[in-house]
Amino acid sequence: MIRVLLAEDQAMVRGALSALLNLESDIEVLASAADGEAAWREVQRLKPDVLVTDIEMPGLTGLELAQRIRRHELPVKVIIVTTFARPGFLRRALDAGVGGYLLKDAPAEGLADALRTVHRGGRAIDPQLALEAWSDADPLNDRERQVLRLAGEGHSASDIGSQLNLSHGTVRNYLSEAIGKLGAANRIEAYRLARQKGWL
Amino acid sequence: MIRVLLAEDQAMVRGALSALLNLESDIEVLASAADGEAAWREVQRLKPDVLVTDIEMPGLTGLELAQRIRRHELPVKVIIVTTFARPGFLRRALDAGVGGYLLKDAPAEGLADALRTVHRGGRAIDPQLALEAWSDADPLNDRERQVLRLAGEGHSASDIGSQLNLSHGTVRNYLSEAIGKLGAANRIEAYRLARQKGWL
DNA sequence: GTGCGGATGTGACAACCGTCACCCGGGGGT
DNA sequence: ACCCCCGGGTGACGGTTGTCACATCCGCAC
Repeated sequence: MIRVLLAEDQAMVRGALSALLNLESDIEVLASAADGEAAWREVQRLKPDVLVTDIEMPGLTGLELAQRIRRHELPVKVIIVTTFARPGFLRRALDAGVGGYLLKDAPAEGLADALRTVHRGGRAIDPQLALEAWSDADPLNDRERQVLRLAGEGHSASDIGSQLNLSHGTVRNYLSEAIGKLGAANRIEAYRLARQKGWL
Repeated sequence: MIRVLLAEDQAMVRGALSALLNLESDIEVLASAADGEAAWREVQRLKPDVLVTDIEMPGLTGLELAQRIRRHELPVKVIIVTTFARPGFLRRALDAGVGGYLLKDAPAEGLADALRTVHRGGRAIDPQLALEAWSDADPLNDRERQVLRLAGEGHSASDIGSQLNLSHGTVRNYLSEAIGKLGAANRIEAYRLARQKGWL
């Protein structure tokens, strides 16, 4: 019997996934959590064999959750199930030692199989995504990322400067760098590109 | 027995919802479709009692699907199940005569109940969303919407002008209007605001 | 200490953006 | 015929953005 904890913020999807997994005779969904912090508490309390988690959740993301489990050396395998086919996310997930990374686009039947594979100590990584993951790396450094994120939210250069204790000129330099590295025409396009790759 | 067709682009969620609904003894999921066009074909072929559909799907959106069903006067009730708590979406859905509008944030148990309610001819609208829906209306006109959408994708004023056969000056006038109406500081913020309200 | 590299600033320039006042032409009302 | 509104355009203004060359400072290797 594989003991599973489910973390997913959208209640309807959470309930549906739980129903799906409970159809399997060798899988038991112990509990489910609606956000990262709750999931962390349940992980410690229930010590499940496998945690199935979304990435985007309020509070603590699935990636941070995986990192935390690794840091505490808990014997809990992690499977990420997410909408986002962003190479950067997969990379970070692998760095955090997750056992599986599946897309919500993938067929539902695969989830139970992936769960069994990971429980046995194997890995279940979405194949087409695995290819892209090592193709192009994030060219941005920390400053460029911060600045680009704020710019994408509609802040002006001076605005960003005061938030980060930088001069507005420096902010524009970083933005210019980022735009150049991404081959974009302006900050808006750069933001969209970076976001789509999972780099922000 | 309520005969249901399910339309949802994310395979895993589709499978999970299907499993969830099939647990109910009075509900039968006839088939499921991965995009709007496929859903439309299945609606015609199977004549389900109720169509449960997402909004954001490749090809044809759930809203367009609902409109099409209404236009053809098919005896198929529609329930929208979506991530997006955007008042504008609910408004359009109601205009298209849908029977239900639920958020994926809502508890999964509610789905079957909503299905029964709608099948009986009732309505199942997410309550807190229903309030917001009539609160503030979209202040943008068509031109402003088009222009703002393109601007949000990173196009410059002249760029947009040539796409819409307008002068770049006029484009800037429209953008200025839109920014003003939305109380934003620049096009980026205006885009984000409009998008978040479901107005674009 | 010298030298190098990274992080941050500065100043200048051209292009672009946001705003405003105003112009034009074509429908509708009346 | 008259007026007025509406979609679209113009031109000018000041501010912002994107780019680049150059300056400064600090830490670290040698």
